[in-house]
Amino acid sequence: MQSEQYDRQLTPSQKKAVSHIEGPLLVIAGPGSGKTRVITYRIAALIDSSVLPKNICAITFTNKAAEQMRQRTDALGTPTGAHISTFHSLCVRILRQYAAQANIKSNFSIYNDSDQTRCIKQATKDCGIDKKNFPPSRCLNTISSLKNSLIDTEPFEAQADDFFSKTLSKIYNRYQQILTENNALDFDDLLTKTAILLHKNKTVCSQLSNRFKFLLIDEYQDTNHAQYTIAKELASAHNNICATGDPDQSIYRWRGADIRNILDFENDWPDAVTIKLEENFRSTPNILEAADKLISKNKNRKQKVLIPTKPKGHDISVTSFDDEHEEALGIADQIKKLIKQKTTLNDIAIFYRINAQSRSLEEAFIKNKIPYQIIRGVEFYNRKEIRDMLAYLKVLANPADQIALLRVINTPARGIGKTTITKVLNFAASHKISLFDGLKKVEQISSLSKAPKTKIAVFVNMLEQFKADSSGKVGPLTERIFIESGLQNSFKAAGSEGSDAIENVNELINAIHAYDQQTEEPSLVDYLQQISLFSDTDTYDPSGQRIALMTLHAAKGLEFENVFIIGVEEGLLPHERSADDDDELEEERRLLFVGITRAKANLNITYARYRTIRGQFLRTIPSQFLFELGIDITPSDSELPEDHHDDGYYYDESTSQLPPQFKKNQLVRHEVFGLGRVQKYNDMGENSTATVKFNTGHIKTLMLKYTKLEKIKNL
DNA sequence: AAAACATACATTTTT
DNA sequence: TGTATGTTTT
Repeated sequence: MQSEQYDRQLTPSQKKAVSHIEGPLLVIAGPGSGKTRVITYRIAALIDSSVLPKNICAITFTNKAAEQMRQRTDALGTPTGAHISTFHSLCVRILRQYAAQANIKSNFSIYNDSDQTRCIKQATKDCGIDKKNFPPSRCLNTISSLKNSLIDTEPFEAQADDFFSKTLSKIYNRYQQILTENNALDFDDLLTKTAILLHKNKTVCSQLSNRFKFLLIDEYQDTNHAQYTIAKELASAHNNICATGDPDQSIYRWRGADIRNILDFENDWPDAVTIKLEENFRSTPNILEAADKLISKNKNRKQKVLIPTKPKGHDISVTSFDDEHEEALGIADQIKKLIKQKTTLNDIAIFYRINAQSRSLEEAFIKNKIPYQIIRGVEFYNRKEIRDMLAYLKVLANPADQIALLRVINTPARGIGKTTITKVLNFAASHKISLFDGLKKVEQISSLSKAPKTKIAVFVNMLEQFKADSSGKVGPLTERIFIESGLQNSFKAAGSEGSDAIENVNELINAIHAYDQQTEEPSLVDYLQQISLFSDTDTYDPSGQRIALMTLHAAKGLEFENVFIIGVEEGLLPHERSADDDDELEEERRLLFVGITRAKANLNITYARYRTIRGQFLRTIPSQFLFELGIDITPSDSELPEDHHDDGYYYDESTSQLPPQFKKNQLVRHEVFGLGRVQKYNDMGENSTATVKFNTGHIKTLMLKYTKLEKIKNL
């Protein structure tokens, strides 16, 4: 690429960011400011100034973003060879290369959520702890945040001084032990082990930071402490770190993302140059004005402006509906109108807070014959048949992977039942060998009769044969397993129910063939480690003529002409779990901000007055964010509820004045829920709400004009 | 050992 | 509400 070429295509500040080659650089860039463009051109500019591509490492937030960046740098005429990937993929690569130094085996399995849950349940059980007091999800969350803060088992054990921490420490220890026994790492381990390796092993650290002389990190606002450490270590030798991000778009706090990483960049790298990109090339001024109004309500924030460059467009629209079905049908109607106006379907996206909200949309779209695609986390890889197939591959790649082995040992049914497995497990435990080795020594297990022994021998023999065929390309092996394991036949026998499964496995096989062709040195271990980091979000096809449905989180980094954001109601957006924490509430606000700023031309916000939540038809409360956006949500008389008094809400016609105000901790009484304390009061004029924790344990957000809350004096 | 049934349980967002 | 696990039946 010639420098004149990007001269014409970049604004002055973008150009400045591109041409600042050496030393630490922070690019604070608002939405739609051409941030990705800057990184892409920067890679090209580095290569222009004769930096070798292999010395460049760019880190993106998703695989999808990495893929796009590769394509774009290629399009600029850049030779391929720059390492562009997510943090997790980079870590897999590093850990495999330096497995010995990291004290692991390079053929490790990567455990996902459900694998983790199994391990944590086992760990809790092994420690003799009641899972009712220490629920798996809670333990996993805590352990995850420990790992993200780089707190290993020993230091945690040392600092644990209360009952909860001490018990959790036991579980944490055993959990890590189980992972080691299975030769497995969880998602957090990938980051943690890499961070610790880089931090402790100066040889490895200097080798890698010499390999990656230029480090570029996108979406820096969403890095957690482990990722931060990795970045810092990798850049330690040369200081050539370029981070880009937008604190207002930080939406992954729950995953350990620490917004301070970006806010403190200038402290961490004292000679850092900071460039702000505040011009927005994506949205109309109308949309940006709304976005700014909303985000300004965040207190913990550096002031930033969004400068529109587009001409004035349509105002944002807010529509209310009776319930989620009406909402979906209403949107379908609007979309049909858009289609009549020659809008193409891939110019339309619908965002929601939680995946469950997609259901009513699907129904409405099927009814109206509108083509759509749902962008969801890991749908495909969560299918039973896919997980079964992958489990076979995992066992071959990593025989120590007991979870995978237990999954396939009797799938399809081959007469190796629970009692048999328990006997082998006991044998393996008493001889301190893995389950797989136990199966191999089945002849020595005296408690087993002849029939199960033979069945196990046949199974082991089958795996050994697969194993002999497991080097090089993965596709042929997968096909062989599908047939010879008996899985295909079991699906055929299941009739119409199994035909979907066969189709899905065929899709998997196709994907594996594609992997074989695209990869220089395809290998089973490599394929499995890559696939573990892949999600369906990465398969979104923007060229398809379909409407995109996704969560607000998945919308990050994308843009559409027409955006619908649905279910903007208290409890949903902001989500109820953020009600009692101001930081979390601010994150919810940022989430909506991200959604709003995806829209290029038309933004439609909707909410429903009633919504079915967990099977219950409940009156909703319009989101406080609507109020903050300056949107009048006063319902007209015809919209007021008449026959739904299900949740204790009612409308008192006599209260034409403003509802009473409350202070935090005010003791109150509610007709239905009884006594409670106000946790939070939201002054929204007529639409003010109070979040109350009742003695029943329920936490409710109540709209004060509908709900009679009696103030009780403290005794 | 598999299927049928019952009951508990959680239920945000994802690499 | 739906999933996921546990229990009973065949």
